[in-house]
Amino acid sequence: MEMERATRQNTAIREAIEAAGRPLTPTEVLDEARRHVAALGLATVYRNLKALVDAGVVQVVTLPGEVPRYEKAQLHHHHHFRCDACQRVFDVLQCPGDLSSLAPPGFAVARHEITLYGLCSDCRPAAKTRARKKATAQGHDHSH
Amino acid sequence: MEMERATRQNTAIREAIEAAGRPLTPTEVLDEARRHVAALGLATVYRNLKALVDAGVVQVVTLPGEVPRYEKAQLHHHHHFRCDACQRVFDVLQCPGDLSSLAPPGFAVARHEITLYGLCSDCRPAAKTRARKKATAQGHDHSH
DNA sequence: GGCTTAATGATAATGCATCCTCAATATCAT
DNA sequence: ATGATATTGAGGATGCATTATCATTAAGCC
Repeated sequence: MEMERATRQNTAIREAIEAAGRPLTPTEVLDEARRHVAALGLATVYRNLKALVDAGVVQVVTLPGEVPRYEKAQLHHHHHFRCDACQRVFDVLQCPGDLSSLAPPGFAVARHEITLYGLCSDCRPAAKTRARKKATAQGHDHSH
Repeated sequence: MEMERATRQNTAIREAIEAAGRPLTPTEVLDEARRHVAALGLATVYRNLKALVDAGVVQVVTLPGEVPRYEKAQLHHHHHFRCDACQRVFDVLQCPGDLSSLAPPGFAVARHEITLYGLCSDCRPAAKTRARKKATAQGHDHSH
């Protein structure tokens, strides 16, 4: 169950995640990895994602009301930003630090999750010649 | 579609949410409301939750990887705390304020969500005579 | 107290993400 | 190259939350 053979799809999936530099949904992983292995199937993506998580190479990122995303395992504590326009999720390196004081008295805070929402740098310059760029970001990419 | 008749189940559901003082899952709402209307059905809970949200009386709270919860509509911006032991979610009145600075340069932050995790005041005093209290919180309540 | 009809409750049906099945394929030690 | 077997791919099967169906019940106006 731990992927003991190196396959083309195996590497395509791992590299898609590592190259993205941001958390990807299973479908996004599929789209990216298919650039290298066109016939890749979704089941294979799920199988490998699970194996990669078990192996500690990849970690899960869960945002409110969304499907789990996967990103290269990070050491450092960090948060995420979700673009309201292109729906992509990006890493946020900084963290406000200890938030224990926010909790009601008597509550013990062990950890926290912060999600920022807004427009990413690609989508912020509202309508420009970027209409195409946004479509690209959503998975209609035709480049190689 | 907007609940034009006042029914027993209607009020039982609304009062369950208002009395809770914290976000409840549809199932939690069902359990609570059944204290007043024993034969209440889950479908009725969903129907009324939708109507209450449309009416602006109740608002949805979505935490990472969890089913939507419902709480009395709040005016003020606030966050949530989820107990790792009893799984209940509580309101967190305070907020660290503007988190725009955390985002990568070029990103526009419009809003943010913070979720705290840990032990609530009921569950914090580890094993005590509270084993029963925790079970109660999870929906095995037999009281009236 | 009747009547009209919205609301309920039990259950079946949906929608969706994820997982399983199994024949076909590809990896890699030999 | 060959064989033993891990992996894949397509599509079906699952699990679960939410919604639709429809006969039955009950608001609330007369």
